[in-house]
Amino acid sequence: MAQSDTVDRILDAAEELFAERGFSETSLRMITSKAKVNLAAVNYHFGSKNALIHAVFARFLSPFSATLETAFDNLEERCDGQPPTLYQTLWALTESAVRMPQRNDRGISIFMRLLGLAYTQSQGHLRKFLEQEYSQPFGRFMRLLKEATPELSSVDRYWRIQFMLGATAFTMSSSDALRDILQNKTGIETSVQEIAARLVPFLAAGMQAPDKLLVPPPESKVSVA
Amino acid sequence: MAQSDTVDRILDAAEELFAERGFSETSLRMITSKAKVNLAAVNYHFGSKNALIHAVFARFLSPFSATLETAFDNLEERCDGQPPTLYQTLWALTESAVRMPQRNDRGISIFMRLLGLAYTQSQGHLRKFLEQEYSQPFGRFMRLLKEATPELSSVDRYWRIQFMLGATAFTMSSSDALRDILQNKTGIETSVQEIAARLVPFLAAGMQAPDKLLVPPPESKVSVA
DNA sequence: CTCCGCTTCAAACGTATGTTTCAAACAGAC
DNA sequence: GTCTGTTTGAAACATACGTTTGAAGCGGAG
Repeated sequence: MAQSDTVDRILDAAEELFAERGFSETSLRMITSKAKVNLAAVNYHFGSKNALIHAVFARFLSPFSATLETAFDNLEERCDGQPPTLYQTLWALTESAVRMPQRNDRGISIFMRLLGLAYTQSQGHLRKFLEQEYSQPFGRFMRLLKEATPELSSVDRYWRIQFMLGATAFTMSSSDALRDILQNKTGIETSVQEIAARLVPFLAAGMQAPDKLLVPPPESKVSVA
Repeated sequence: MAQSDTVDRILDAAEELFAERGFSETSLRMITSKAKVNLAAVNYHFGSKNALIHAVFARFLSPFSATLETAFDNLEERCDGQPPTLYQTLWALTESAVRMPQRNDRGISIFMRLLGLAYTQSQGHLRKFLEQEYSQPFGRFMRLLKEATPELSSVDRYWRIQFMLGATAFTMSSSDALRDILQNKTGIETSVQEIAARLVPFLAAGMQAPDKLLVPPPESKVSVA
């Protein structure tokens, strides 16, 4: 075992446990016993628990970041000059996420769940790490969104982007649980790809909704469609 | 201090700390030192940390639950017989949340943030507690949503409700931070009411979006409006 | 005043955590 | 085979946690 697969075994176990239990709720002892390595191995190879968390994210986020950049490249090339539509931009993002080569079949779920946790759990060190490592693709995505929705004021766009992020992060961070609930209620199996296929139209429609109301709807029933 | 305000001081401190740091990341010692009470007071008055978490939720969820029920009562009465529209239903919910009497000006943010955390952090005991204590208003809201969107399949509706919950919980849970960012960038002040006024059209539009796509959009640019 | 139930307090308990230590095991170069 | 740098191993470390203990303090009733 040349460059010692200990590192990978730790990353695999950590990834899985973090995804299903969160960061604070996952101890190094859980990780090392699942990975069947010695407890001290984590601190030897990574330095600290926080550094391990960063390594887990870097392992899947770096390839994803690269995939995303080329997806955006292709998209902009196909549109030569014209800015891509909102729908195309959102789709390029989800496609890149869904098409990522996975280590196993739960790969995408874990990927999504970790992203959701990163956004949700207010681990300061993690947010800082992600911001300074992956600001470029994020900034590019924001620029594409802006060009795809020129009709929105920047304030409207700002809030609606937050709404999109929220819907996505939240859904994906509990996608496993939500799929299980649906499975129990209706017997229907759902893939992450299908969730994404449902999410994109929802986001695009919300993003392009008519202007915000400044007053509550009147007493009488009003149609909104 | 008749019935000892210790209980309330603990609840106030716990509420605030839970909202800004999460449950596992908030220790009883942080809470008791912020509340300026003895460490043992928590276990004396509440029994355990988990019971304290439940009490924090019960304190704001029970009045909210009542407010919401009457809001739904009024709405259904006004519509006599006809099911309320999606827009009206969503508005009744946000109105109830926004109009709740608050202990202080950050009340709504804390309220939303806690709901978001409850949804996100996989604290099994909390989910169980909320389900068996507040299933009625939740179920009623779901029923109203169902009647307001008869054109949706139940599976579509299920997922879109999750998307709505995500956008709402996420945005509201970080509404403080998001408002500050916008304030710094543009100098614009934003009230929670305004955020809600922007959120409702977004949600309604997403909820009523055209069907999910089962295939990626074609190479050529497609319009989505 | 004395008593009694309720509340507070300082201290300790047992357990779990992240991290460190240092000796043993190992692998490849000479 | 021997040496050398790297990796593993069992054990301990210091710290933080939730919880428990038992004594002290308190306020109203008799």
